Amino acid sequence: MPTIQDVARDAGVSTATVSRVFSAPELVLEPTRQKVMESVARLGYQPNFAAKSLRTLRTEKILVTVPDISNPFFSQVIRGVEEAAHAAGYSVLLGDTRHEEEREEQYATMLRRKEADGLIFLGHRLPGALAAMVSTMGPRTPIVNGCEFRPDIGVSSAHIDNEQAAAEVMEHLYSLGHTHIGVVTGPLASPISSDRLTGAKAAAARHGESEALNIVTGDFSIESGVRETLALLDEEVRPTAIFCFSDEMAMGALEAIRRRRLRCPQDVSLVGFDDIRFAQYLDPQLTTVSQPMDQIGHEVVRLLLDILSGRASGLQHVTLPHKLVVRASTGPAPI
Amino acid sequence: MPTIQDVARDAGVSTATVSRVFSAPELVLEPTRQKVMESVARLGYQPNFAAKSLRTLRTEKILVTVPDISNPFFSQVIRGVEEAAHAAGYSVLLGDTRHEEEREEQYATMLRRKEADGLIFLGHRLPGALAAMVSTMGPRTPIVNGCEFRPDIGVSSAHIDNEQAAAEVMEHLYSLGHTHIGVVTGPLASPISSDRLTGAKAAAARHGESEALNIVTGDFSIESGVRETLALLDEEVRPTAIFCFSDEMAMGALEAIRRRRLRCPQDVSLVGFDDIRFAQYLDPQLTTVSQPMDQIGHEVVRLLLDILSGRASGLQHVTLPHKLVVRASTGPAPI
DNA sequence: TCGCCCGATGTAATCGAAATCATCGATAAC
DNA sequence: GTTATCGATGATTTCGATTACATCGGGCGA
Repeated sequence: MPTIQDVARDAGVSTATVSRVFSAPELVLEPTRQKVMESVARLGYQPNFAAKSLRTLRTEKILVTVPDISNPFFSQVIRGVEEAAHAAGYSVLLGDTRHEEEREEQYATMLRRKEADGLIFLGHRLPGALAAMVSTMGPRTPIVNGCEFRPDIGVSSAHIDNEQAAAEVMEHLYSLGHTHIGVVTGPLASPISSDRLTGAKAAAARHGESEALNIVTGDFSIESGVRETLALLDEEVRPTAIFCFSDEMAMGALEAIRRRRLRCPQDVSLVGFDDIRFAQYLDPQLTTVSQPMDQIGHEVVRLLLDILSGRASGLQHVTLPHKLVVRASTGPAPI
Repeated sequence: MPTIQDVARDAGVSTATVSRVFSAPELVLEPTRQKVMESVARLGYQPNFAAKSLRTLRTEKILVTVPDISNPFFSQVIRGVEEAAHAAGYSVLLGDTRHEEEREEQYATMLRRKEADGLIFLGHRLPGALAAMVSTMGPRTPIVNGCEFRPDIGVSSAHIDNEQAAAEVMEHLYSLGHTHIGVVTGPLASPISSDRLTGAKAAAARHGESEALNIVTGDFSIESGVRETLALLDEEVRPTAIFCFSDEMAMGALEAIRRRRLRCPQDVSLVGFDDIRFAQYLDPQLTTVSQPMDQIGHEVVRLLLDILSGRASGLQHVTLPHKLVVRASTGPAPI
């Protein structure tokens, strides 16, 4: 692999000139530029990335950690992140943390080693290895949180209003005449679940149905959707509607409903969350809350780039619009 | 951020010793090591990655390009890749090429710039920017192809026997008495589709049903599954079974079948391909070909690491086991 | 005409860690 | 007792590009 020295020698110029041809072509005379470009082409020169990075202290890489890449919701967000990053000349370092704190920490140290210019984390924990960084650098720490919103950890974020969205779901169900509603949450350690639960409870309270709210806890997996929904359906007073905090769990819920030989929505209405691509192809088509995954991806990248370029002034918590998409899985409560 | 110099000064040793503490601790006396580690902890030192990389010419990164990260099949393979890479101390640089050749080329140059030690590409094209690399370095080129198999491009690969798998699907359908079978392929430019088509045609020929095979071309998307299946169902002689080359297209096919007020499998049997996590939660549960996505991911990483470590001797084309999973979406042909 | 400035290019320091080579004291071999 | 050897550590070069600073010739204003 030829170096900048080889090119300089071949073109009969200094390395500085070669470097300028790439980073500031307007400073170099056209004939000189031509000569250099010819040598570059002839030798097949490509600037060595590590050398450049060492000198500039920049990597043009964004580290993105995600609890589970095989989750369609996250992979869609990642797609948006990749798209926005690529458009800005950055590439994406992917870390699948499998919900494990240890892996989150491991990836966090990559930031400290300057293997990436910034971190976007889609989980709900700020790795301990970075807490110090945040407290010394403040809002200029190149870390952004996506999907989740925690006002206390001191990093900017982009997310929807989970509390409001969950409330809307409940309102929808109440408007259909449902009173006994089952809720399958995700792990309550994450705001994404606890906020939604707060919203759901608030709506129930408004309707005086707090007692009729049956809350069980899943883990966002299809299997937990099956399991927890079966539990709900086997209660003494069977809920007439079930609200799952993810579409995957709702898929599991559909399976559970079938297993109990019930019909959706005639016997049990069902609502998911996320509006993953598959939601509208389920049978029945799933009523769910649409999250702007692509946009969340774009937004977290924008937030991060603002910080990296010094444009950012303070913390920003961007709330993106969600939308309740009513499809065929919800209907009037049975009499 | 403290450098190795700072640590050396703080610990009262040379930078060489500090470096050795990390890369060859057995060469350094225990008390010295202790002293250094204390300074490291006190200063919060982390070796700068770019500097290390420049000196060693290694990045400990694997670049993975994928046609579409939001496709559950690919995201599952990526998960396997990430897992294996992480276990071997490598991290994953993700490139979503969106099936676009230009993006594939862009990511390819990252390899030439030494932004990654190796490339795993899950598409079917070897980027032109790397062809020269392959022809000069031969089987020691750090590039591996996953999911697809092209004997001509000169890189190792891991994949299933697509031809055989497709033949098995057809045999299954013929054994159920189906004769008129519709096939929804993917883009035929990729071996993943053409090989399957070859297998399907061969099986049809064996059964003397070549004429009764109705082949349409999709693009692996749900929407194309809907569209192409509608076309098949509207043919004069309606096929009694449909074989889609991906589970996503099969999801679309289910939708198409519902739209035409037909029942699956009573009126039309349906087979998908991949066995993504959702296949068994569709209604009816989908008969499909199970691909070992995790294993493919692990295997391509292994192949790449073998090359990077010099262990690899020649090209390897690893065929991993697939399995026809018969579920509820296939049944006897209607009379 | 003299000196200043500017545009184009070259020289050389620099980024931070790894690795080669040098050093030094102590031990072992002869 | 002298020297080869070895283990632990230090001094210095090196990786390849960027960039601050130096240089040099020519144009232009006073």
